[in-house]
Amino acid sequence: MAYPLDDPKRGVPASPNLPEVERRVLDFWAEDDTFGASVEAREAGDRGDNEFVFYDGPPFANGLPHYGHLLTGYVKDIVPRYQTMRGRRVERRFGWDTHGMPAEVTTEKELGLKSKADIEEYGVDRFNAAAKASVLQFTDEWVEYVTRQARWVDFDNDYKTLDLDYMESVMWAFKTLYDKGLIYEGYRVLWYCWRCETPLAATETKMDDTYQDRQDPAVTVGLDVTGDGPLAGTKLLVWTTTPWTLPSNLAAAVHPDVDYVVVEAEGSRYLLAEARLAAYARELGEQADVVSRHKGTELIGLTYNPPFDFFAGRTNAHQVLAADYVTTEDGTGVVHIAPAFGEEDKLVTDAAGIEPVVPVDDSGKFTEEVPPYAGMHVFDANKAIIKDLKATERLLRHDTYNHNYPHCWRCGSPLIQRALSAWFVAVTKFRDRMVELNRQIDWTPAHVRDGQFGKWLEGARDWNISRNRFWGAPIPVWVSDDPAHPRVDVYGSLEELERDFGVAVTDLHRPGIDELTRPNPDDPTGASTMRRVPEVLDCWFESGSMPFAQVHYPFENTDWFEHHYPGDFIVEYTAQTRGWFYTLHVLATALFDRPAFRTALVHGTLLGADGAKMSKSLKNYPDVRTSFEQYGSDAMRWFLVASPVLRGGDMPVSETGFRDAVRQIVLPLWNVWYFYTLYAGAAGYEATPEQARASALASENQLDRYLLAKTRELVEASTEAMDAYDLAGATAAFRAYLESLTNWYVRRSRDRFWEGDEDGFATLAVALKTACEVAAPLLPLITEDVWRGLTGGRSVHLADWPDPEDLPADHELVEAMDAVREIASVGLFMRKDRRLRVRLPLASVTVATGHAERLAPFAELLEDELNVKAVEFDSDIDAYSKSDLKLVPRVLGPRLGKDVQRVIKSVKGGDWTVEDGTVTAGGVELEEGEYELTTVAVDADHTEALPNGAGVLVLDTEVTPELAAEGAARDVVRVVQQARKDADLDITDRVAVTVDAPDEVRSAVEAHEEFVKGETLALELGFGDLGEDATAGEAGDGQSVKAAVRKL
RNA sequence: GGGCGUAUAGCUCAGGUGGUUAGAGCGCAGAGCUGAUAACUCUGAGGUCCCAAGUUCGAGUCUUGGUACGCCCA
Repeated sequence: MAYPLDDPKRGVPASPNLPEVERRVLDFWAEDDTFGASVEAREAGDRGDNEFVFYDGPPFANGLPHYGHLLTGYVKDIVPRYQTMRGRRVERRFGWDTHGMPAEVTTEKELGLKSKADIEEYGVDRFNAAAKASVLQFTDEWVEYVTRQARWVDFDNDYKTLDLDYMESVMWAFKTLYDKGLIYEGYRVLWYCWRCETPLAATETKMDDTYQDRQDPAVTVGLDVTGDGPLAGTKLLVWTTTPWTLPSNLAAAVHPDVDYVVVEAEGSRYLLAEARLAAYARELGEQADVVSRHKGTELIGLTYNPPFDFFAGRTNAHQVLAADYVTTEDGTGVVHIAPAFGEEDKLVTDAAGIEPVVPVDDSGKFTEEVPPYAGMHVFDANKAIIKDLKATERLLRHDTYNHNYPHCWRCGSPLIQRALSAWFVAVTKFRDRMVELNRQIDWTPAHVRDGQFGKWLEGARDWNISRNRFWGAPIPVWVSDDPAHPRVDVYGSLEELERDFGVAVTDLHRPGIDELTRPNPDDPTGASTMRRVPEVLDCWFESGSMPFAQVHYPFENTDWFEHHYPGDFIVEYTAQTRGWFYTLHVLATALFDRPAFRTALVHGTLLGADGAKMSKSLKNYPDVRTSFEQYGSDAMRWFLVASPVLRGGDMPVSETGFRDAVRQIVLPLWNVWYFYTLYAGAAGYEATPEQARASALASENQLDRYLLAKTRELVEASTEAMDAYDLAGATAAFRAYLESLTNWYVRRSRDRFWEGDEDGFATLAVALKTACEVAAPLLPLITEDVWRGLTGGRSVHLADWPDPEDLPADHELVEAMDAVREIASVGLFMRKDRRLRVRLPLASVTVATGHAERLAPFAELLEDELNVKAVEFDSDIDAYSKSDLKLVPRVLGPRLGKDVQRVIKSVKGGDWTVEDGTVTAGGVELEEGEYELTTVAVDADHTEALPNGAGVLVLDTEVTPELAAEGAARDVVRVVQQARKDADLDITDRVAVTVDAPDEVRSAVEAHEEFVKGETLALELGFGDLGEDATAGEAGDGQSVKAAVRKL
């Protein structure tokens, strides 16, 4: 193996087509199975203790990937690549989330079905078959995208939540929780989608897009107080934005501590909270006539006539109850209670012994219990109900209310709350343990642990895991169909099913599973039958089961699972704190009493280029495929990962971002490589990586040593950042390094490379190789191409992460070089300021600095950079400067206290002296450390101060005729070089040059003929008149020059 | 209404434990340099560090109270 192994025939183009380079690498990986090799190359270790366990959250592939998926995918790729290079074995299995409402809704649309009844009529078996096909239809395209983004993940050995093994593990989890007493069936009020005809989990109402603004009618209704008390006949004012719940009214609630008033208006008396009186000025008058005042507690137990008669006379109903959740923010301070349609309502009525009534069917339509509205959808019934209230003179006010209202996360219908029977995980029973175990998890950003996630855990409620649907894992519960002979069987394995039902089960999906029935063993008559309950599981229960279900635990791989749980790392976006992060944590706590993962990275949301949410219809973001083809995957990866989105913030995705990544990162890296091949190739330089390293370490060149030390610092910084999962920090370190590499080392080393300096080639090779290794996780494609070309090795991703100890530590040199760059900066500024162009050589520059000795080795470098004949160092700063006093308030402040401000002012006003080494300012003697004496240039014409009081720079600005002539000659060289370029010559072509210039310039060129010829590879140099075609330029004091070249 | 987060240049963001003259990249303008670069170098314009009060000798930084935006909960 030898540098450079890049095939000369292929060439390393100066301006590569990056997507083409990427495709070449992807093709190589596919052919070579580099991914497989990268996993296999690392030992699992004893009981997997050398494994890095990564959990891939299963995406739901019912559409194509967007930037959010890509971002998560990039992180899911970067961390494992890094860990692999660090020597860990990182298995990566892709997973597919396949069950649940998203699949069903899509399938309904595809089949043109509109309701559950339609599905049943169509046939559950056919429907589920269609759902299965639908959910897998995008998998090919997902594979294509994920592959194109250079994400290494095993698709062949993937898992799907619809696999029999996976479903059996989920069934085991259900049974285990049931046996632990953590699952129960309950009658509760839940958010309910009347279109999908199923309740939703709290989680599902908290996903993106569920809360949307909605305008609803708001009615204020008067309810007549009954009985013979002093308030009899008073109208109790209640307010609601769901008039359709009024027929089901069973109570009213007040807050015990709120002050209520009875007011009289237009002959009627009304009761409401005093704080709400002003809001009803229109109906009750500006200065309402207050008849009496009552604390909430005094009102409790009052009875009233319900707004409708349907449920009049029910036990304990239609009385005033106390409820702490009543507010006086809006409404009347008296709350209408319909227990079947409000979670809090039901808690209050349960306590008062009031049975709920549910006159609404599964599809959201009124039942025969309320005849006038029977068959009407509840939202449609609002209008009729309001009209009837008006007719019975119960309606005080009717207006509208805009609020944020939850909608079904998949079909978009507005949800309602409705009481129904459902299965729950008793999360509240182990909530405290969840909070404790959360403390063992490292979150990035850190505030998520106690903030968004921690708070959500503290407020966790029992989790509704049943869906009255079709496509999902069945709830494995069989119950007797005769209440006279009750029996409940819960199953946790296929074997148990086979034992009881006598058939081998090969598919757990409905409807097959529902056909498993058997006589009730507890029924001596033999008439009753055990039948499965109709519900399927919430698909979040399944994705939360992923760590064990993907390996069919506990039926297989029990030992493996024991040593791969918790996982080391997961990453998702913030909304998953109520989604996947949460369900993983719930099941981990309940089943295993440990966290499911050790480190979680939570990223923010990607926005469209305009800063608004990405929107397909608005097309406010660049097309994914186009971006791949235009900028490449590495640029996209860099842009996304370097951004604040990984710290939890939101970030717009724009083409500009990708383009900047190409320009600032990918191309500069490529160009270093191009530069290397160009010159090492031209010089015929060859060395093995080991030889190169040996030469590089032996190089005495300051720039080489600097670059190696700098490279070591890059390795150290990158390692630290990657270990902390600070991917943005790693990109920042690399970016800064790249800047030093390209804009200082390479730029300053051009002449050496031109001359074929082998130490330089060796050093650049070592630096480039190391840089590729460090950047390999962040730019996997481009670094692969460069690294392979450079080393002839198989893959950078099979390489070990570089060891900083292999490179020399020399922070002093790095600092000295930084000082040299400062000096160069100041020098160039002085040239600009004095209008002395850089191409014009000057006699000398003197650097007066305390670090003269340390900087002396860089004299030649500075001569070159500043184009001066001599750089001299002088440690006698005073000869060129005077002192300036700078206070250190951090030290001085504590001693002087208030007086420090006066001293500061004095110093600014020049009131300070130095005598015998004692500094006095504003009459105060300063002590060591309370001040710094810095330098200011004395001779402003020729001198500038270096930053931070490091010294001064003195420039000899005298332009002698000799210097002017040399400058003019260099100007001509520049014009000739441009002419070479215009003629499209190779850098090594020898030429004959003709120059057309005024006499003054001509004699300058003649005086420096050898120099001009050498610089331009001219074997012949002549003068003469040139036409329009010649390359034109300026030389010397703005004189026109033309040049032409002829290849020899 | 409560919680979490954010607020610094036109844009995207840095700015341990308070220290007086607030930085970077991009963008913009000017100049320089260039046979690796889609570049680079130097310079410039551009700031009420969201507002207010407080603590302090001193606040972008700490405290309190607001405001705005985002997310979450109710």
